[in-house]
Amino acid sequence: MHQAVIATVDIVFLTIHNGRLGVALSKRDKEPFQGGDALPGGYIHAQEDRDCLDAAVRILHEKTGILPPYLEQLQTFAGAARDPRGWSVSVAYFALVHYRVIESAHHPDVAIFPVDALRRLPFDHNDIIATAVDRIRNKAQYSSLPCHLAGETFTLPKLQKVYEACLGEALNKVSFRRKMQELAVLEAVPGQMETEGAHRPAQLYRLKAEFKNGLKSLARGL
Amino acid sequence: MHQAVIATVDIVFLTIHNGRLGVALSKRDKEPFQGGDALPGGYIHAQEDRDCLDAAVRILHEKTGILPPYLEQLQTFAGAARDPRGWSVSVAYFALVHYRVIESAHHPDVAIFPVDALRRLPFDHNDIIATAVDRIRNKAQYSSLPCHLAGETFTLPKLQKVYEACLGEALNKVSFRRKMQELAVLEAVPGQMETEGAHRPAQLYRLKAEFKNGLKSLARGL
DNA sequence: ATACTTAGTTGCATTTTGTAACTAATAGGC
DNA sequence: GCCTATTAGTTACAAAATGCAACTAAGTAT
Repeated sequence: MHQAVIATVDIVFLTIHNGRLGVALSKRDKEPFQGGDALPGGYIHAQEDRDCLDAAVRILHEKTGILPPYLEQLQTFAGAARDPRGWSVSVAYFALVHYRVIESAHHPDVAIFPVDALRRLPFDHNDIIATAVDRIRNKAQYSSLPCHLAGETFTLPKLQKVYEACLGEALNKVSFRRKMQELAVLEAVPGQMETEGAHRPAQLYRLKAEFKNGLKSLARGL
Repeated sequence: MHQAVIATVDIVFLTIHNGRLGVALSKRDKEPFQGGDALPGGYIHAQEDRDCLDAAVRILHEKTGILPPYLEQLQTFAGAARDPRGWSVSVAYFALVHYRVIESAHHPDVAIFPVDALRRLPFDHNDIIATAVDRIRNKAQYSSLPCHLAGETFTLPKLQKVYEACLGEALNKVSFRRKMQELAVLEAVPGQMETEGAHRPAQLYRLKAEFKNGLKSLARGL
């Protein structure tokens, strides 16, 4: 088949670190750019299904040891200029996870970098990351997407800080809570409060199960 | 290279026909599904660049004779079930054009079908079209995307009907005009009015040049 | 001239959004 | 125990955006 091409998956693995949106990069174990920080990526196997979700889950797990709670297709990048080995096509995904999940995996070759101060990365990875950041910033304006960055349970003030980190601007407390109310994706964890410091404790919330799109369904076969 | 895969492009070519959102399908000239109506599609050539835009422009031109005024990447579909020949990956695009452009190309193998009453199509083309329709319906709520369905010049009442066809619901005249005003993507064609019937003529508008994303830049090399 | 039809605007009621000021609940210092 | 500091969560109200009905405008047909 002369039309066959090299197809890869690259994953923009986003998290909130030190109050800023960050991307988890892994050290490349092969040439080109061996040893450089880059997006976790790999070849698509022709038996993997559900678009390239299966490949994305497998590759992210291989490179970081993490089964992502949230994974969504971003965009497909193709061209001759993106890889020194020649023309290639890459289906990019983005994953969202709470910082603690990356931390507790303590994979030696994975590190987090703030997305707004990235140095020049291999291939077209700066472009891919910029596209992912645009997407999440845009969706943060009207959707519950950033909730996946806040962990299993969280308080509303914590969640607001996550949204603020995504959007890069301060939000009004009342407006934010009204918006969350109307999105109707959260449920209070019964009785559970978070007490942290010398002040009124806050109610813990979690995503309702039907909005989780989680690890269980994504990770089948691993 | 055992990782090489078959990669294609499929294009959801949308237009407004008889006041409804329609998709232009072309008769397949090869097996499988020879003679059936399907999305215009074809193999990606490994020298084509700008993601798969070049391939999308070439393929749409081959199958319909049209250089699309507007083309945007939709999503990538992959899996074993979508093609009887086995696993494949397809980068889907959607194109928007005014009905007259398709009509005046009078390509014998191209026909327009309303998107909300499609019969079962080959491959996963029903899924791809549904995804495109979702995307345009969503973008019609806040963006100028449907303007590309309205032709070179159009009146505001005509444009409103295009938006209504996309969204599938009637819109308020004043609100619609306010929204268009604030999007600030239109300019009046100086002096030009459309007189059509026994009533007050309407002002003609067009997209400002910077929002066209047009044929000139897309069609290089054809 | 008058009636009819669609284009486009104006004024106002309704709804949504943003803000400040309030109350609530905790820990810690004295 | 009681006051203070601090953050959580609510309330009341002002400001802005949206939706609607009624208006004026400009043409053709009779």
